[in-house]
Amino acid sequence: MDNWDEVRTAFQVARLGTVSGAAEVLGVHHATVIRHIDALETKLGVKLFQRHARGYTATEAGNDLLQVAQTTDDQFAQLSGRLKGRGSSVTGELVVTSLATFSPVLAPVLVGFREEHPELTVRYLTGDRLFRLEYGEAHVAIRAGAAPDQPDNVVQPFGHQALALYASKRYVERNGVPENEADFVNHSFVGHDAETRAPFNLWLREVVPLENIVYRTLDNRSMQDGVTAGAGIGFLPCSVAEKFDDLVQIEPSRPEWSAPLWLVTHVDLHRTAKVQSFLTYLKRAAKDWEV
Amino acid sequence: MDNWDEVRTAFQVARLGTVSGAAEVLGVHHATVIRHIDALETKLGVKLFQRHARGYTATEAGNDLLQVAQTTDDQFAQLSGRLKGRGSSVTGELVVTSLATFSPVLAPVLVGFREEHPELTVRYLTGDRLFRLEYGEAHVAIRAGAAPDQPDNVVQPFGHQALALYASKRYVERNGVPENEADFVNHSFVGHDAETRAPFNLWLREVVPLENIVYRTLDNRSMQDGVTAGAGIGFLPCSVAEKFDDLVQIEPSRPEWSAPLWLVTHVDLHRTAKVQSFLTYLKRAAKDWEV
DNA sequence: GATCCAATGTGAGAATTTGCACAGGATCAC
DNA sequence: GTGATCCTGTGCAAATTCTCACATTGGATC
Repeated sequence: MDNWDEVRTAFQVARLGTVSGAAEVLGVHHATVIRHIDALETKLGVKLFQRHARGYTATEAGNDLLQVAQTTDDQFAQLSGRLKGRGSSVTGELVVTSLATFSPVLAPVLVGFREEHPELTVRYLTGDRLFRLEYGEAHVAIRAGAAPDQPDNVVQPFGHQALALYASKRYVERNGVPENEADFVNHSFVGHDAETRAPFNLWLREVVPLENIVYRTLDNRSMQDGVTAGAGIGFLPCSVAEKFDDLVQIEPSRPEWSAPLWLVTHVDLHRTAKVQSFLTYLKRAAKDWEV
Repeated sequence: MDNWDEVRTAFQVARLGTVSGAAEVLGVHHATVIRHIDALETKLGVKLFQRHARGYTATEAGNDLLQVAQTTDDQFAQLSGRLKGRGSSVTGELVVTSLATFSPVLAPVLVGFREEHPELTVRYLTGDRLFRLEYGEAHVAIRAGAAPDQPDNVVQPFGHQALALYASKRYVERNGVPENEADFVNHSFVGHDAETRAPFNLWLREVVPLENIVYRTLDNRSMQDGVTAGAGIGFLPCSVAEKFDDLVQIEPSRPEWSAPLWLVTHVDLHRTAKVQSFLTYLKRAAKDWEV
């Protein structure tokens, strides 16, 4: 049974009772139908039909095939409907990935988008490793830093995330606020432990003596936790810091601190209504947290 | 969704994750697989797979198709097994048709055959009209009289059914037994009302005056009922008459009375194990009721 | 980091499939 | 019974599909 088209042909013949009728429904010549039936019967070693002048009537075997193929036909029709609809509707899953840093600002966006499309299930992936669009692990990725140049990816600039220096009120109460950059040597800082190429990190390493960076973490999220806990002065996205009453802005944001953001989708999914719809929504929402 | 082979191709790609693997399983060139996928995606307007260097990974839509096609594949495999088995095994239905006359002698044969093949369902069709093998109404037919010459039918001689003249004991007690053919004018007979070409009927019309045929029916079965009820002397198959203690044989069977019997099968079904098996069984059993 | 390997993708020829035209029956209606 | 119609079946030409060969591109491994 290695030729499903022949099964489909036999199905129509069994359903309609004539080769001509089946040929018309299938949109092929009736000679083709006859050949399909003959081939199928030969392969199976069973007569599916009895030939007579009025057409073909299914044998027991033919009726058995009719039953099975009927359900197959129904299921394929349903499948086709689902798939065609899926192309132009916003349903199913939407898988988004980004660095964990963006979780606080992205979560409201995702929630808002899902509310506009109740049939949608949102999966938001953050983790140690980079989730790869090429393997279909996500539909949309938000990446920071140098422009990704993966071949099959569609990359769009996504502005810059405004960053500023913050400290907790508790830290300020105990250590005051640095008057200028020269005063940084008298303060404690929270920074990356690894030598990342993030602009704000390069700036920090240049301006602040290494020994003043007293609290170092491997990821941005833990860095935020360090700042809010009062470990020292550190970089936070403004849009994140706004959510915490306990934080004091030490320095306002500067363009040179922020790394460019990129919106990345796989070329195969970029055109789909679901992804396009989300990208539009995302860009609109993102206007609020630009530099 | 008018090309089930493409669905099958997509199914294998979704299952195996690579075009090459699917091509090997399907026994076609990988270029063919790629074309099938492209065609299917174009027709559906949905990306089923994400292409990358390691192969194809199914999208949501592809996974949906995978689920549906998997069940289809399973069902087709089961169907194929059933159909192939049906060709060489004796299962399912066996549909036999004959004149109602043969019911008493055929019933034991059918029952015996079914006991040898418990998975078999026997349908025995007798009725006013002739059931037609061409339309698949029956697998095997037992016909009497002239050799059938339908084109697509396989006809085998099936001997002769021994016929003899019988009367009920009650009739004999009241009217005695005719001493010779000349004495027939003093007796009552049961015969066909219609002018059938059956040999025994022709003989009866010739030998017995029409007015002595006092009980006339349209079918053989009713004729038998007439004889057993004591309406007169009439023809019965010996094998049938033996089952009735109440009957007395007036004249022993003669070859010229019996019409030839024919075993008829449709050419499409003749070769099947089921039909062949039944024909063998039937011929063996029939040796008992020959002339 | 160079190399090997295993994938996908594409153009041209070959092979299979398909379509067409016509023949042959069988049934139905009148 | 006779014409009309509908169905199956088959030889031959056309068209589509498939195969083959080669290019290309990432990924893995040493």
